Amino acid sequence: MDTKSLQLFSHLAQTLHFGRTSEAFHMSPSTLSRHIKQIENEIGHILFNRDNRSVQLTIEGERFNQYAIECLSQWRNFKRSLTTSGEQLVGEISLYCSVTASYSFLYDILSEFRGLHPKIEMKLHTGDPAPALARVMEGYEDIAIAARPNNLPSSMAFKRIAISPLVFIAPNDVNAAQQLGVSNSSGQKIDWNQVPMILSEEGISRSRVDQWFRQRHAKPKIYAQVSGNEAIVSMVSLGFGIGVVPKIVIDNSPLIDKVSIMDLQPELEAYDVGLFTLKKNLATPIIKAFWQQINR
Amino acid sequence: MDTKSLQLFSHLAQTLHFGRTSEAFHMSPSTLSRHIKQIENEIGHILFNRDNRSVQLTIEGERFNQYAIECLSQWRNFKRSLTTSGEQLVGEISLYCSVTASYSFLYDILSEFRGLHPKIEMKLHTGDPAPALARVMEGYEDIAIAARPNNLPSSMAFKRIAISPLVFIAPNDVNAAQQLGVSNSSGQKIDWNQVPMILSEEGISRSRVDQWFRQRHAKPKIYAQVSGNEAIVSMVSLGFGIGVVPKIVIDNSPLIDKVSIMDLQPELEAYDVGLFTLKKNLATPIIKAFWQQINR
DNA sequence: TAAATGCATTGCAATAAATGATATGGTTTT
DNA sequence: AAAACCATATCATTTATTGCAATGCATTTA
Repeated sequence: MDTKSLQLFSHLAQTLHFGRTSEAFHMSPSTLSRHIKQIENEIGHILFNRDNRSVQLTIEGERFNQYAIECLSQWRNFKRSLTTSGEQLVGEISLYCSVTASYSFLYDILSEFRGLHPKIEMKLHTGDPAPALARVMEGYEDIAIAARPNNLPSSMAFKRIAISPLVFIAPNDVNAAQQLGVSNSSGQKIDWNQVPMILSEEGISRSRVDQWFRQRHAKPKIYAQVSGNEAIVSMVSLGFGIGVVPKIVIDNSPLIDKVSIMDLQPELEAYDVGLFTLKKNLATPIIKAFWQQINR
Repeated sequence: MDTKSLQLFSHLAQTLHFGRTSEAFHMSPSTLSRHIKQIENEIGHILFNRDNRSVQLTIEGERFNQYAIECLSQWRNFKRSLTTSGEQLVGEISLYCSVTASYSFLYDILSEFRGLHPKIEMKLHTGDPAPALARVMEGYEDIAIAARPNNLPSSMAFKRIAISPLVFIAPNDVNAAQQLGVSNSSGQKIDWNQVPMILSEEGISRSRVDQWFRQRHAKPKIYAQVSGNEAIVSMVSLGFGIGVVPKIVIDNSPLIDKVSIMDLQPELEAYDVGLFTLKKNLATPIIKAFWQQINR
C-alpha cells in the first residue's frame, strides 16, 4: 500500500467516477481501474460495487476510506513536522508559468506546498511560455513551468510533470476549414504553402514547427505570429488559420469544441512539461524545499 | 511512500546493517540501498548517516522511525479489523514445506497470519520437498511451499515467494575434492562419469540434474540417493561426493563453510519457490485468507 | 607496512511492472 | 433504434526494478 494509491482511492470515493478521478491525477481511466483493483486484491475485499453504470462504496470501502483519510493526514503531518521542527522557512519564491500550466498543474503543486510552508510567499507570473527559460536563467524568476527544449543548458535543473503532444489544430466549422484548404472530407492533399498558419513568435513549439516544414520542403504561409497559446486557439477557432499548440492547452481551453486536432504524419515531437530552475538555486533551502515537494 | 519501504526502513533502523536487513527481506544489499535512498529523496532528509563502516540514524531518521512504526501498526490494525469485523475465521490449515523453507520463509508468513487470524490453527509438516505437490493434489495438505515444476497441473494455483538457483556443491576440503576428481586448482576437465554424485531420490532438482547429464551425454555415477536437501549437504560436506541443492539451502545451512558452490556451465534452471494449493481450495474462506495474506 | 576483509554504493544489462491507446461488453439516454 | 457513456480487458511500448560485478573507503590481519 502506498500513499499514491490511497490518494487515488480517496478521490474516487468522493467522485464515484473513474473518468473524473483519473483526469484529476493526469492518468488514464484504465490505469486508475487497475490501481483500484490492486488495492482490492491486497486487502482482500471489494471496495466499490460497480456495474457498468454506477460506482458505489461497499461497507469495507467505507472503512478503508476512513483509514485512507487518516493515513494521508498523518503522512502530511509528518512531512510538515520535519520542516517546522527546525525553523519555519520564510521567504518568497517567484514562479513563472503559462496560463495553461496554471490551469492544469498549479493548483495541485501549490496547495500542497502551501500546507507545508505557509510562510513562503509565492509570486506567480503567468504569460507566454516561450521566454520562460530565459527568465529563469537571467534571474528574473526562481522557477518556471515550461516545456523542455531539446538541448538543456547544463546549468539548468529539470523535473518532469507531464508529457503533452504538440498538435495541429483546425477550426471545427466545416466551411471555415474548407476555406483554409484543409477540409478533411474531400480527402485531397493539403498544400502547406497555401494554408495560413498561426504560430508562436518564438519558443519550442515554433522551432519544432519550422523544423517540420523544412522536412516537408515547404514554407509556411504565416498569417499571424502570436504570443501565448491561448491566443492561438482563439484565432484558430475563429477561422483565421491553422495553429500549433500543446494538446494540454486544448484540453483546458473553453474553446475545446470550436477546434479539432488534425491527424498528421509525422507527428511533432511531444512537449516535455516540467519545472525548471538553476541548479545553483537548489542550494537555497526554500527552492530546494519546493523542488523536493514535487513528486517526480 | 509504501508499506514495503516502511518495513525495510524500520528493520534497517534496528539492525543498522544493510547486509542483514537485505537478507531478511530476501533482496540484495544494493536494492535495499536504493530503496533507502529513494525514501530519503522523497522526504527530503538524510535518514542514516553512513560512512562506509557504520550506519546510524539521524535526528530525522529517529522521527521517521516513530512514524513508520506507528503507520505499520495502523495498517496491520486496519487489515485485522476487516477480518474480525465479520465473524472471526476459525478452523485449521495444513501446510507442508521443506526444512529449508521453514527456516527462511515460514516465520515471516506465519507471524503475520497469526496476528490476523489467531483462531486458525496451523498444522505444519516439514519434510522432503519432492512429494510436496503430490500431497496437496491428493488432499493430504491444504498448502505446500515448494519449487514450481516446469509444467504445473492446471488445477494448481501457484504464488511465488522467491527464486533460488539450483547449484552443484563440492566439499570445501581440498583433499576431499581432489579425491572426487573435481579439484579446481589443477584446472583439468571433470569426468562426470566418474564423479560420485549425491542426489535427491525424486523431485524437481533430480529431474533437472538428470536432464543436465543427458545434455552432456554423460551418465552420473550415483553414490547415494537421499531424501531431503539437508542430508545432501551433510554428505557432501563429509566428502562422499558432489551434490545438487537449491542455493537457499546452502545459505541457511550450518555447514555453509564446509561446502562450496561449483561454477559450472550451463547452469541448472533456477528454483521458483512459492506456495501451492488447489485452485478449488481458494474458494474456502480460510485458505483464501491465507493466500491473500502473502504479498505477491 | 602490505595485504586482506568487510560494507555500502554505483554502473550496467536483464527482467519485471506500469502505462495509454484501443477495443469490448454492458447500460442509459436521445 | 442509434448514439453516448463508462468501467474494464488487451496489447505494445515505455519505464522502473533488480541482481551481479566492480568500486571506493575503512578497518583488521599477516
